[in-house]
Amino acid sequence: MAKQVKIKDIAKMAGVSPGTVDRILHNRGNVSQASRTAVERALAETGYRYNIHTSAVSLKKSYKIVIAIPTAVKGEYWGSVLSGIEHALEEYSDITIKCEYAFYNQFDIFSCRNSFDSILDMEPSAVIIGATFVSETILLCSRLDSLGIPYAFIDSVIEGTSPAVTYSSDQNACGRIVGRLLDLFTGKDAGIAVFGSRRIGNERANNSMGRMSGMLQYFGSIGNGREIRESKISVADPEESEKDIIRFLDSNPDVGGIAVLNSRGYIVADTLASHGITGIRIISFDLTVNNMRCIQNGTISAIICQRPELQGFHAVKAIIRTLLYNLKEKNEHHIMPTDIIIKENLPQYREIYNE
Amino acid sequence: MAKQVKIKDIAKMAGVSPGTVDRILHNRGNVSQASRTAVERALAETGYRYNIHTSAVSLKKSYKIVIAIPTAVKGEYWGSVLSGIEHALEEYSDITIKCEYAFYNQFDIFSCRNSFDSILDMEPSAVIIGATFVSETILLCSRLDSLGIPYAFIDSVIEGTSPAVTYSSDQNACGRIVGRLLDLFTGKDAGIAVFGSRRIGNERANNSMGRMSGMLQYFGSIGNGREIRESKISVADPEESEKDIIRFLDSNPDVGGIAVLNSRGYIVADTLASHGITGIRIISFDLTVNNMRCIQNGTISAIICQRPELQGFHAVKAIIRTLLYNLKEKNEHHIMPTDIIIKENLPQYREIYNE
DNA sequence: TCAGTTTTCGTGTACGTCCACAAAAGTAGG
DNA sequence: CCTACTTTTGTGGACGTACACGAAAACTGA
Repeated sequence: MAKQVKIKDIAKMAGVSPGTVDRILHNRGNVSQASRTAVERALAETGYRYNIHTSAVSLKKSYKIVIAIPTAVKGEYWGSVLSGIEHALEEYSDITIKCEYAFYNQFDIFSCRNSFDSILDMEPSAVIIGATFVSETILLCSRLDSLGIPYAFIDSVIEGTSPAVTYSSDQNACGRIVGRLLDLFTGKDAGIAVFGSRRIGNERANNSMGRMSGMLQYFGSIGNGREIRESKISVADPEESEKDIIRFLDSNPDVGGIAVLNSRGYIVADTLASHGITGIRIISFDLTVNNMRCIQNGTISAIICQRPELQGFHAVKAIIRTLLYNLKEKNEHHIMPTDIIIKENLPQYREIYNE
Repeated sequence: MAKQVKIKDIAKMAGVSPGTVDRILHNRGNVSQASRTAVERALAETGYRYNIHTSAVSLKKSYKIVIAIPTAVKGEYWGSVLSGIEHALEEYSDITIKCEYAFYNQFDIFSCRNSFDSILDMEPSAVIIGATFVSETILLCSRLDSLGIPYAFIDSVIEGTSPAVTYSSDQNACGRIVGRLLDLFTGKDAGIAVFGSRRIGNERANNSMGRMSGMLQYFGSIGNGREIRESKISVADPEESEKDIIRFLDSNPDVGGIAVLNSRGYIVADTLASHGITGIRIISFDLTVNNMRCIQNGTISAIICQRPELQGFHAVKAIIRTLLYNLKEKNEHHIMPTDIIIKENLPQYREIYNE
């Protein structure tokens, strides 16, 4: 509880007026080098920090944050992200922050381009990006960079950009978690299957690949000679995927555990259930409504979840802090924890993730 | 982003002066019934809310929060709680909040009495209580109630009190989680052992009992005829506990999984390791340094953790909100999620829980 | 050196609330 | 109806920062 150092104090120490200190704090320019160094030393010595409250009181400017993420469906991944974003905005309801959305279809590159093109017209103070398409994102970021508009990444990292902050999760670790859990869940002689996405080229699939390598890495490292069999399931066509699954299991009868490296675990679970196949442990990703249902009825053993809610929440808070304090904290990268969810702790997480 | 309604607006609507509105908002009394009803209607109509910033700016009063919890050791349970508390206080560094601590020895009822007796002398604005001894806590709370001092519970609930807010976790669910995990981790024919605390009468032990009933409930519900064998381990005497453990396993050779319902899982793990016993899955509670070590080296399969950090964090934030907004949100009870931690997601959680 | 120009600096007001103090209204007793 | 007292109400200054505006200083070129 050190006593608050005020702008006046800094001004006195540096032998200038409060106005000059203010100019330096806000990079408003028109300050001589002499004053600047004097003030900056005083600032550093005292460890001055804005009083956020008085600052907010007199702040004239109102910020506009643009949220550029894939279309958010309640109960799905990006829906949770969005609910975290809205939650964070509520916390700052006492300062004027406008918020606009630039949703895009994560499976349609043209929709992404359209959406990203419109962002600059919105004149944002900051942008929060849930990236899917690499080169489109890089283009957007370089434009933002040249305008000095800070941006934050949620869920994924795009190389060749300089976000103020990134919130994502460690997909490789996710894969290793799945590996260990399946290893623990199944007998030594059971085979392990991995179902990935058929679709490639978008970010979710990249996530899926990171998970895959993590999982293979796990089974490689323990060296107990487990057979890992890969397969793809089609996202587009439910009937086709059902046939795929049954065909796969027919030709691999020893499989005791299945990892579904995207959020479609419920498709596999439902298929097994409808064919009366039991005794196979399934692990999948994301707390979607369908996956929750399967956790409830026991057809999915565990769900791996990466806190989309918190990612959105923290990204907004961080970007607002960047704006308020005029920070240049470049490329701060936060890895969200990976939650393991089973039937028994589902209710508690449900409260956090949804609503 | 509705336009801010100001005190002046309310005053105009109710036909009184801003001072009168302020008096009503802060229960400062000396207001006629007529003004009160007029103002309260205007308040309700507009849905007026403080502007927290300007409020904080002009607030003369400084709050003092007293933290009454068991002695916090860094890296242990209450140490994490404390670090969450300190973290929350940092977020409010712009308003003057003093903080005093009233630590007590959770195994010594006299130390608790001494500590609790000293709290009122500190003239707290609010108290945060980590309760261990029931009747002492009830006494403290009734005194606080009569003085109108709000208090929050962390970690446990004491019946017969009216806290402003409670942050705890669902011990029964924890027990069921342990049950399911051990069930998944071990073959059908393996026996399951439960190690509880020998010590009783304090809250941790109560937690331990809640976990026990949850675990038995799980195995009762699935009805696969698992043998559950209970034992106690002595906390006080390491050598004695080591002997206990070996003796127990000698007479129960079929045991394939052990649940340690307190934070002492590392004792069991170390004992097995030093006797060259492998193949037994151990699950324990709390991310202490010793337990983390055992997760790392593979002797403990999973740790159940109840976010002590977050409990402390949220309790402080909630109690400060109560003070700032003068709220009377009685008995709001938040259940923290229960995290399942294995070797692969340990690093991510470590970042959250410690530091 | 001096007028004109640009850069740098200081002053003063506004923000919405809290709260102290003074003013006004109400009450009771004579 | 007046005084003494209590209750109720209005007013104005303070909080620390942001920012506009105008003053002062520094620089420019002749």
